[in-house]
Amino acid sequence: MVKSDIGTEKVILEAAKRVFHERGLAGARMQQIADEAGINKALLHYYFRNKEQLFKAVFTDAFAQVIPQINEIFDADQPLLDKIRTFAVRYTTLLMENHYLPGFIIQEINNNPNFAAEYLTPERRPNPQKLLSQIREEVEAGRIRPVEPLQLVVNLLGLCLFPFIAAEMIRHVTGMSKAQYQRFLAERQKHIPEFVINAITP
Amino acid sequence: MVKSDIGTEKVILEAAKRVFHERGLAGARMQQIADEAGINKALLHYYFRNKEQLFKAVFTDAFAQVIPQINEIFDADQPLLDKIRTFAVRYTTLLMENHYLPGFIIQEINNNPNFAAEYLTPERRPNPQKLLSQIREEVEAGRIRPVEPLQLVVNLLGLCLFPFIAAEMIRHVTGMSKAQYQRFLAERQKHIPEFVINAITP
DNA sequence: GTCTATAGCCAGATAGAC
DNA sequence: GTCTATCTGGCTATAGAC
Repeated sequence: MVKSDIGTEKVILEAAKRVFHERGLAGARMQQIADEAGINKALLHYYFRNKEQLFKAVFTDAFAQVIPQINEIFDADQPLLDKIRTFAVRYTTLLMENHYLPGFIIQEINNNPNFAAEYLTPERRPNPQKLLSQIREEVEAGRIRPVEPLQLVVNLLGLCLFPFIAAEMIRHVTGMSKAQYQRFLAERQKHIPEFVINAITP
Repeated sequence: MVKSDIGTEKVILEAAKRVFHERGLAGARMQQIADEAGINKALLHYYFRNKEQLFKAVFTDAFAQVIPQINEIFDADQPLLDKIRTFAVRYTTLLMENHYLPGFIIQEINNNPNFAAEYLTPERRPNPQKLLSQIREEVEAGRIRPVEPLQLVVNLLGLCLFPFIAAEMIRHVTGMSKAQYQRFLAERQKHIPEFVINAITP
């Protein structure tokens, strides 16, 4: 440990995140990661043995950014309708700051389905159990319309995530600029809860 | 044209679709496509010059499967609420028969944003104009709740597409089998229109 | 810890026989 | 039209100097 740089590892990881998020595992090039990090390829291997390990670090990080936050809201001690509002606002905000994450995660799991089991360990995985039973209770009490709880949760997730996953597509079809699209996404923070709550309120 | 096989080209294209849909452009291997087609690599190049051309054929085909169908419903002469029902049913059915398509298209556009402009030519692109103005009219007439038309269209698309794009993820988290997931998707054909119509009906 | 140079492999593409 | 054999380039990974 002559120069013992904690900095270099961090710089590499950040560069790797950018490249992997943009191009995926198969499309990423170690050379590009080195270039973005301002170092040379050999150092990548010095810090992270090989491409697979480097990817592993990036992919694990991706889940760490997202899953605890989701579960925190899922498990919060909050009435259902408030929780829906909180979820839309906080999750959208999180994604606006990490807009590549949803597409990246979904792409890698689709290309390599066993990644789901490898990375979504029992401790670290989205756990909607509490939210699901909360929905069930509200339905049974007649406070919201009868609805299959899982369908509702998938709806909420889809409404939040889809505009990030399909961003380039939607932007192209509508002709929105990046700035306009940002505004569109921000407006969804109010729109989504209103939409969902209208849908389930008797 | 000694044996003039229209069959071989078709066989190659079908094999290429399977492999590209599953692994994406960067992850696909010409060798695997040849294997799946039951022929050898050289023949791939005989029919489709190179990997890029073969991909182009597959990607173009992907849009051709989906876009005309969407536009047909978007442009149909049908009251808004009926159109929403039709869309959820027909689009979900279409995707159940081509469940790799949404993830494939979105992945390639995200990895290579200029593909959007290259493949979504003015003639062949989703065109929600008529649906958007239909929504605007219903809002202005007070027959549905005030809602930003584009938000509603994105909601409808997201509700239909998300469970296909994130299928592996959702299946893993919920522990559903493929058969169970099929049933879940089928149920959404009734669930989605009910959900959306409840959300916008005063 | 960081670099240059290079080994080794793999995948896309071509040559040429049948 | 289809095959086998081979070339070529690019990319991951390592050796070794500083």
